[in-house]
Amino acid sequence: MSAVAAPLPQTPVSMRDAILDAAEARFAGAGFDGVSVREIAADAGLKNQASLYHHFPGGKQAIYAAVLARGIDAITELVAASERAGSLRGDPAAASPYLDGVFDVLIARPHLARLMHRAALDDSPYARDAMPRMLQPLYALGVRILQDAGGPWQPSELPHLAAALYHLIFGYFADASLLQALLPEDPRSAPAVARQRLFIRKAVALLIGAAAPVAAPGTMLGAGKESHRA
Amino acid sequence: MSAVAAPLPQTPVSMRDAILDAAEARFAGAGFDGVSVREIAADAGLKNQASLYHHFPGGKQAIYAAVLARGIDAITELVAASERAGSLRGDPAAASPYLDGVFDVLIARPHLARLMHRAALDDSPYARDAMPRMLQPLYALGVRILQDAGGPWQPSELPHLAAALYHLIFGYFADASLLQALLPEDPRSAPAVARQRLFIRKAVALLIGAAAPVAAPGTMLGAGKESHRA
DNA sequence: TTGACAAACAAACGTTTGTTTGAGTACGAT
DNA sequence: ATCGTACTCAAACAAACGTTTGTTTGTCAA
Repeated sequence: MSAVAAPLPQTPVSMRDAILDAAEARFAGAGFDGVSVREIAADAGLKNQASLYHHFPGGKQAIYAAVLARGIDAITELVAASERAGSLRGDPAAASPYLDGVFDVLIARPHLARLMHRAALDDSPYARDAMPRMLQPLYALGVRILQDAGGPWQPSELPHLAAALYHLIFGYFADASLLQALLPEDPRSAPAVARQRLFIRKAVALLIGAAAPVAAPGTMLGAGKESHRA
Repeated sequence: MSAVAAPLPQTPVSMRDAILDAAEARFAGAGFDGVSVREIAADAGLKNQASLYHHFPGGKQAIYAAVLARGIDAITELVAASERAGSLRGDPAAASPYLDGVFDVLIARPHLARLMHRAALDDSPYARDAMPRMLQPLYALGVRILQDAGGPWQPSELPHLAAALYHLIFGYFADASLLQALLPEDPRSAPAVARQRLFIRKAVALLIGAAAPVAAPGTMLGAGKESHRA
């Protein structure tokens, strides 16, 4: 689909990437304090944790910072690319490029949503000042896009709307392993993800004020997999 | 407002409650692995961490379990009380009692949202099987309420809607300390909370189909329930 | 006073943590 | 061959971790 959302290479090209991949999975699953550098080293294929300090002299915190920056940049550049393509310019019904792009990247990199959700909850001295700095461009971008969309919201409500959309889209993937135990179906399975994609489209259309999404012929809402009948 | 949402007593009546209060604040702020039993003991007024094991022989994990159960039960009983009062019975526009009740309890206990958000992300062997067990009643309750409300959603979409509403309502308070650095205003201040309360009311009204403020009269989305395949 | 019990204390347990040191290996350039 | 660089490794470090042990204090009943 979208060539922008490039998944991680199955085989990391460098040891630095292998370390970042291993750290991303571990940090997303257990958080900064729940991961030991020995685990990261072992997952990356190193037999000794001391080798990590050659690639990241800053130690564990530097690895964490690099993982976070890489993940947030991926999302930010994706949204920025959709905006440069001219999506959602005064037309609230055309939010699909943004949603599909984010969806694709969250599916391709299954640890990203949980990693960012965790980092948002963190209040360590480092995350407290690094997270806002890394998220500022993405946040400003989102508010500007919602501003141009022209929904039924006042300017003072746009920050609330931006935060709500973030929680709406990322929350499903971040809490997938918990939802798996609550729902009758694995939320990461193909049909569940497809259903969530349609759900988000409808929910976002309702929220940002797409007056009649199904009125326009060929739009995404009416023609889903739900029309499948035996 | 709602007398149901009773805040924690300012002065804990027992040492056990003092430990739980201290642990709730610490666990919400730094997570299970980011908190030491020495910190909890000190915050609870104990000069020695060994005293914790007298009140909680199960150690750190038992304290964590008790904190989680207390928090989840508070939310569950609140929603159950609203349901017994007969709110939202076939009338999607009457969701305010639920929203205001949850809002009041999340304001009165500022660590609850972050604590639950963190626990949802956890995948330790304990949380992996305890969280679903503790959340099952609340989840079933939420889905049943949404079912009775009769919104524009199909039954297969109700789990997605329930999860979305949870993320929508709890996410704002859970990420408050991050939003504080991104927004021009403290999200926990009185005007910001009031604005968020109105925002959530409007958003929920849009999502569960309360009179469809901008939608054309004809139930564009809700038409596809049974009569769709006529 | 005596016995009993809950509660808080000090000290130490063994383990794991992040990090550092120094020696060793592979390899292209000189 | 020899140097220099990039990289990995084993071993060890101090600090912090959760937990246990043994003792002391306070309190109520007999």
